Amino acid sequence: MAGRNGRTVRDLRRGNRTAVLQRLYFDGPMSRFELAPATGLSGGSISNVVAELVADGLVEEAGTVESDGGRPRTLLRVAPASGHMIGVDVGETRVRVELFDLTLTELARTERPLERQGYDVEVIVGHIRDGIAEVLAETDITPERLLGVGVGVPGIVARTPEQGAVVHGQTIGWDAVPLESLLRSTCELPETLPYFIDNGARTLGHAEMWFGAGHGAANAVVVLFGSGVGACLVTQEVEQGRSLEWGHLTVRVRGRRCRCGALGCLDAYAGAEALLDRWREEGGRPPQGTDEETALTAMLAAAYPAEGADADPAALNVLEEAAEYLGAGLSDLINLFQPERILIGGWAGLQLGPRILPAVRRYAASYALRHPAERVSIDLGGLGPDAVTVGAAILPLADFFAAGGQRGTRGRARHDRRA
Amino acid sequence: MAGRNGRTVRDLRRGNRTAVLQRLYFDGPMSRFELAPATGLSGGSISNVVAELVADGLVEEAGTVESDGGRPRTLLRVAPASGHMIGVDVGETRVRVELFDLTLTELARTERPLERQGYDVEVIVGHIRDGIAEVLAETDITPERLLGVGVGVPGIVARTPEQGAVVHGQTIGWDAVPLESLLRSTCELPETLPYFIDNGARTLGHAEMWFGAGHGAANAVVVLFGSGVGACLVTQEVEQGRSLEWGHLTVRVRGRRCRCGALGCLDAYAGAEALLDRWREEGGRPPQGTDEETALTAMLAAAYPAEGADADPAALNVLEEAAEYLGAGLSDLINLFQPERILIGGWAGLQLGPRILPAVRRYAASYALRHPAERVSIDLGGLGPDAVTVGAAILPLADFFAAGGQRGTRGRARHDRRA
DNA sequence: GGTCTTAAATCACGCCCTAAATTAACCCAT
DNA sequence: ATGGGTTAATTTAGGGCGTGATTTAAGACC
Repeated sequence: MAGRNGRTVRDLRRGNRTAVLQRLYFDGPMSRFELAPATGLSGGSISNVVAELVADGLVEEAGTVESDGGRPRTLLRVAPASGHMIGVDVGETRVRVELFDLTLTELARTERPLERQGYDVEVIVGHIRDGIAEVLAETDITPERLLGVGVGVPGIVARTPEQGAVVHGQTIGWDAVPLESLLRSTCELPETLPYFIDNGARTLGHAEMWFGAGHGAANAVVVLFGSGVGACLVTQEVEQGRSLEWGHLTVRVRGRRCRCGALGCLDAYAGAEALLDRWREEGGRPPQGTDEETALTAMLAAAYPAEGADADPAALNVLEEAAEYLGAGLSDLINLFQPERILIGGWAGLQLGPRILPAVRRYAASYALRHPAERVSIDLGGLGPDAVTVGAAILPLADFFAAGGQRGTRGRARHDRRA
Repeated sequence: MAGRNGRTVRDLRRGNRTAVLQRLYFDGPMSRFELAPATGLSGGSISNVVAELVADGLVEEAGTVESDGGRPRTLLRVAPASGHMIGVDVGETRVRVELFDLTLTELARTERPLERQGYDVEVIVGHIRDGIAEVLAETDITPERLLGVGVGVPGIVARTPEQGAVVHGQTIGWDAVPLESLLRSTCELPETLPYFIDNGARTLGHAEMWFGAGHGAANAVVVLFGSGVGACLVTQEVEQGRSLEWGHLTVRVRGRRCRCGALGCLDAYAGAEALLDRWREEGGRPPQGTDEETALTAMLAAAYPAEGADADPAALNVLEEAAEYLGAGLSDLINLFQPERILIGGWAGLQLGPRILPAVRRYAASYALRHPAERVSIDLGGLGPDAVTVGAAILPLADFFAAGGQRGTRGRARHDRRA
């Protein structure tokens, strides 16, 4: 029950580099003078640490601030080009690869569609390899400049000492897929390059927390509402975040059969796939041969038609019921985690949100305990459906910061703390 | 998103004191020589740190070990009398106060029964004050020697800057009770004495983790199954533990009304109170005028009578169904947290456990996702129904260790990280 | 008693952070 | 333009810390 904490005086320096980098990153250009109270360090140490970071090329000057008598403060910022990250979103219908600079500015993106139910591992690994090669070629960035590759996937990600990240995606038929070692052997990238493979909801969560509607909160639950539903709990420290197999919480003992095999999972009532299934069962007729997104749009239009037209009672009923199930599912998270905010993202969530959010809020409040329910806000995410890649790219970046901006000395150990 | 990590070189020393203390505490008497690799420190530093701890009276020599040539190793241990803790269990039917020495050896205990439904705050605070005075008097220990008072309560514990710990116990009618400030003003203890108020399930969890069936696991979920049900997630670091309002997860949308007001909570199907209610509804006749514990024993006897007698089908049915709901409820925790172990404690759990555990395991496996379900074990706790006080006493002890064995410099901040 | 073995203490060294003292950079009034 | 006034950044003691090598302590064995 010990766990080494930072043994030598050198670790102090690493921690202080991290603190300076983070402050500079989030609170914009800043002078050394402001940095001191912000990080809790003395002016002397700030000078010292900043000099080191500038020498390393991680921090650069960014002009000075007007002074009315007295030496002007010189502003500092993290150098955007001192490192790059790749973010990959292995989604339900496509694999998207994006390349970012340190400030999470998108430099290139590429997307490869997946065939329906086409969760073939080989194909996806191929897509990722090709995608990475493409964005690197497009921007003329050498792999050596990369801080790492972040990948968001559906399902549970476990870590083994031998194979690294292993994906257990029960709903997509992935059983113990050693994605990390597959990527390592397939992509022609430097051997030391770290891969960060994590649940897609969790990467989305980081993105919302750093740049979206979660910014400023001490913690939040971010829901990825797409074909199925997932969620994650995020806090200000990236390492603390936890992905939650929310979709497979039991909301109705002996209820509907879920695609995971169990009875009464939330996923069987609330994901886009489940909604369309239920609509069909109730006599609804989604358009044939289109993708889920189009079908869901049609369902929404049927339930809430334009002025004058009649609403489809089946669609309306299914959506209303889904709101109740979502509310009940959220109440579980509210009771367990007492988050400040709940943010709903994912293409289906963003599409349905404006319609069903009030009902979801109502049901969540009625199913949850009063104290935590009073303190939580439930809203849509602020980043659009493409944020999973951003979140994936945050993983290597956060690790880079945690290492004090030193490449190579990575501690993946931090991430192994599940549960 | 920074958070200071340990700014000055002095924090290093504190961390190393913590490491040495913890190793010595858990891995028994140990020589300086063994301590070095165990803590990752050099021999020189061990000598140095140990000398300091001995000077502080926290560590003492404990004999030497035989040598076959060479200087014999002198063993060291944490001095049991260098500090004491009080653990309080505010339970459903009584308030229990116990006094422990540093090794969690019980020095004195006292118990005060509560009247049925008697959750009057004043009364309970009085019981705690009297109980503390009693155990201190009995052992002649002055309050100055206390490291702190730990209190396990039902419900959610929040922390406010002004009032300290505030308890929201919806099922016992406590709405924002500022228990910490009430205790501070009521008990005549030193002003600086820290109080650690936490959910009872969480304190039980720590006890199981340190001394019970959770020992050695990286993490575990501990269930407190009494009149109602609660749970907590515990890890090796005390600060990381989290209490979970498990009893109010929704396991059946639009299901039975729970005493918290919502529909379909697990608590409405699985706590001892709910079991007895349901038995009554199905025509069972629990003994009148007895306490819940006796009634539950009767129910169990009715469902599983001695050889030859006929089983009460109603009782049997209710218990069987409860096993399914418990299994489903556990599956939620399995999916969310992927714990290594689940331990069921609390008086009702320990009583019912031997009968229903196999069914609970079966249902949990069928409702949970395959990967985490394969990795979890579900067992009874190892500590008996009285462990809540032990766990409560662990809270000040863990804090003392985290502060490197220095009184006064407490950082309650660590505990404020909810969610 | 001398030698070997092993544990613990001591010491020189390099590093780190703080606080105080300097130096740098700029404004303004004379 | 020049010297005082201000404020920012750097430099300089001063005190701590952990490491790794070296010494000292303590016992066993011959």
